[in-house]
This record gives sequence, structure tokens and C-alpha cells, in this order.
Amino acid sequence: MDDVARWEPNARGRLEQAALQLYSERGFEQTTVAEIAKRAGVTERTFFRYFADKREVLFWGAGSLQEFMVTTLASTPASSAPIDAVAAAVGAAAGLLQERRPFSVQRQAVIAANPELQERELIKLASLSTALADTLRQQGVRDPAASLAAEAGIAVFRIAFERWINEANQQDFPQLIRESLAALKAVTAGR
Amino acid sequence: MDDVARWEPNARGRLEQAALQLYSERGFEQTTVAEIAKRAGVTERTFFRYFADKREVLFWGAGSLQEFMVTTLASTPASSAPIDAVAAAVGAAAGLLQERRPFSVQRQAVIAANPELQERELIKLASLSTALADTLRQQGVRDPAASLAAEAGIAVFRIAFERWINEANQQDFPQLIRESLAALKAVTAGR
DNA sequence: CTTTTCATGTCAGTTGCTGACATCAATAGA
DNA sequence: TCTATTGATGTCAGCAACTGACATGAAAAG
Repeated sequence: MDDVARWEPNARGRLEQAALQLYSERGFEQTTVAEIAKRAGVTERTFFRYFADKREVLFWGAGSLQEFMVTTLASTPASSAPIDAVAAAVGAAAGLLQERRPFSVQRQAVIAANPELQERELIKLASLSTALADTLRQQGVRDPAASLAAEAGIAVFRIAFERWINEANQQDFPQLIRESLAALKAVTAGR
Repeated sequence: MDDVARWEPNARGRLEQAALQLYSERGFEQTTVAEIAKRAGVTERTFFRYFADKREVLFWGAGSLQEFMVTTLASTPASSAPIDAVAAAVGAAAGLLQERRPFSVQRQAVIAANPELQERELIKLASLSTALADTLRQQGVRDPAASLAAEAGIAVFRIAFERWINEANQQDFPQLIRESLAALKAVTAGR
């Protein structure tokens, strides 16, 4: 017999790619899981073995980015102010994202076009905020400072990300983070 | 014949009440829309005429609160700092919520127990943030200051709300908002 | 008295998602 | 080398969320 494996490897990756393509082509709602599975060469049941639901296929990769931010924050000297430490970690992640801007743009276009996907994105960001706050607490930052620094850091990220994706002239993402942080400080300054 | 109307009035209210009860009793996932409809004395189809999906029944009432905050913010003199104006509007809404704390507590317990409901809550808060930012812009506040002030105000609300719901000794909600705002200012101070 | 409106019911159908069981290559162990 | 086990996948049946199309009949409008 042949020495071909029984199944093509990397079913998860094929499903991610097929889903992003189809969501881009005809929209999230107009795409059925059966179609994604077919394009990836597996059955619908296999899709749901890799991803909890139809939305999750777009967010599975984000897990490693969260891991990276938490690790970066954890290795930041506790001497700096919490908000600056969070902004630095977020900025480092921005540097990574910058290397695959076309992917980010395509993915974000899909998400922007569908409220259900926006919901999923928001809860991922909330989970990230919680993880960052936990890390700050481990470094001795008290509440509500830890929660607020994390929330504020995420707000800074969100606003910088939006500009990075939408502005025509490609700007440096980490630089946008720094500017966004400065704007937040300006807004919250004063008694 | 009787002078009874063909249908009991306030189907929407009965559905809201039945849903909150059932979600509390057996949990969100373990409750079917058919059960909610039955308890409210209507059919499943009628449920979906009032609410876009199974989650929305818990959030329909929040629309008027958003309207209240926007109106309050819009009538705030543009002389105060944006973040303070947002905090004031949010604090006024907190005063309203305080009058029905048991309802808020029960509703929040249901939401806290289910990720799908948390997603819906997050997107409602994001929508609120957008609305507040729009209002600030109408008052002449520029971006990213407007977006960031709104986001920061929502973060302040979220953290104060959590404490208001969870702390045993009932604290004054608007006061918690003020404290949360002060903490945010402390965290973002410097540079 | 007739027409229209409108809230609701009825029904059939699609799709997301799950549990239970079958298949069979690869791997481990005797 | 033979056999048992594992693990990724397929197959199938079924529930529940949600939708479109059409029917009903009281109340409002004319």
C-alpha cells in the first residue's frame, strides 16, 4: 500500500484558513459549518471537535498572544507604574501583530461586519484584562488599582488597534500604543 | 360574552419575568425558550417577536438606562473635564439602579453564571461607551480623548458595579463610582 | 357596516451543536 | 512478529434556537 497517512495533517489549521476565507467571501452568517468543513476536507463533526462553536475558529490563535502579554508583564520590573507596565506588555504584543498586518486586517474586517463576532472579541479582551490584573496582583499591586490599570491598558490597546487597522498610511503600532497611553493620561489628569 | 381582552396585556413584561425566574431556578442553558413562553402564557414564536434571541430578554430594559446616561451627559455643562462629566452621568444612573438592588443582584447572578450572557453584557457596555463618546464629540471633545474618556468611564462603572453587587455591607453606589474614579486617576497619574 | 390593522398562533424548515458508537492506521507491548 | 491499545476521524440520530409564510380574530378606523 501507499505510505500516505490516513488523514492530512493539521486539520485545525485548514479549518481556520477555510473559515476565514469563507467568512470573508460571503459573510459569517451566510457560511455554514458544513461548508467550512467541506473546504477543509473533514466533516462537520470534526470542526466541533477542534472549536467550541462557529465563532471560536477566528479566536483560537489569540490565546498565544494573551500568553505572550502575560509573560511579558510578569517579567517587567515591579518598579515601574502598573499602567506603564501594562502598556509596555501590550506594546510588545503590538510589535508581533505588526508582522502579519494583512491577516489582522482581513480578520478584523470579518469581525467588524458581525455583532456575534464582536461579542466574542469583547469577552476575549475581558479575559485578557483579567489575566493582566492577576499578574499585577502577583507583583503586589492592590485592587482596585490592578483591575483599573489592566482595564485602562486594554482601552489603550483597543483604540490604538482601531487606528492601526483603519488609517491608510501605515503607522507604527507600538508607537500608536504610546500615543494612546499619553492621551489617556491627559484625559484622566487633574483633580 | 365576557369583556376580557383577547390576550393578556404586557406580554413582553411577562416574558422578561418568566425568563429571569427560570434562568435563576435552573440556569440559562437548562432553560428552553418554549418553557419561558409557556410560563408567560404565549407561544415560542411570540417570544422571538419581542426579543431577538434567548439572551436579549435579560437586556431589553438596559436600553432606557443608556438613554438616561446619554441625556444626562448631554445636559452637562461642557466646562467640566470629559472624564468627570462621564463619571457624573454614570453616577446618576447608579443612583437609579440603587432603587432596585435586589433585581440587579438576581440578574447579575444569572449573568455571572453564563459566558454567553457575559458576552451580551459586554457588547451592551461597548455600545454604551460608543454612545457616550458620540455625545462628548457633539460637545466639542476631540478624539481620541472622547473615546478614551468614555472607555475609562465605563471601566470605572464596571469596577464600582462589581463592588456594589458583591460587598456584603450595602454601600452607596454613586459613592463607589466616585471612589473608583479617584482610583483610576491615581493609577494613570504620572509622566 | 365594512375595512384595515395588529398581536398572536400554527407549521414547516434550516442550522448550530451534542452524544453514542464505529472505523482503522499507528503505536506499544508481549 | 503478533496482538492490544490509542487516537483522530467518520456516521448517525436528535434537540433546541431561530426564521419565513400564512392564518386568525378582536379592535380600531373609516
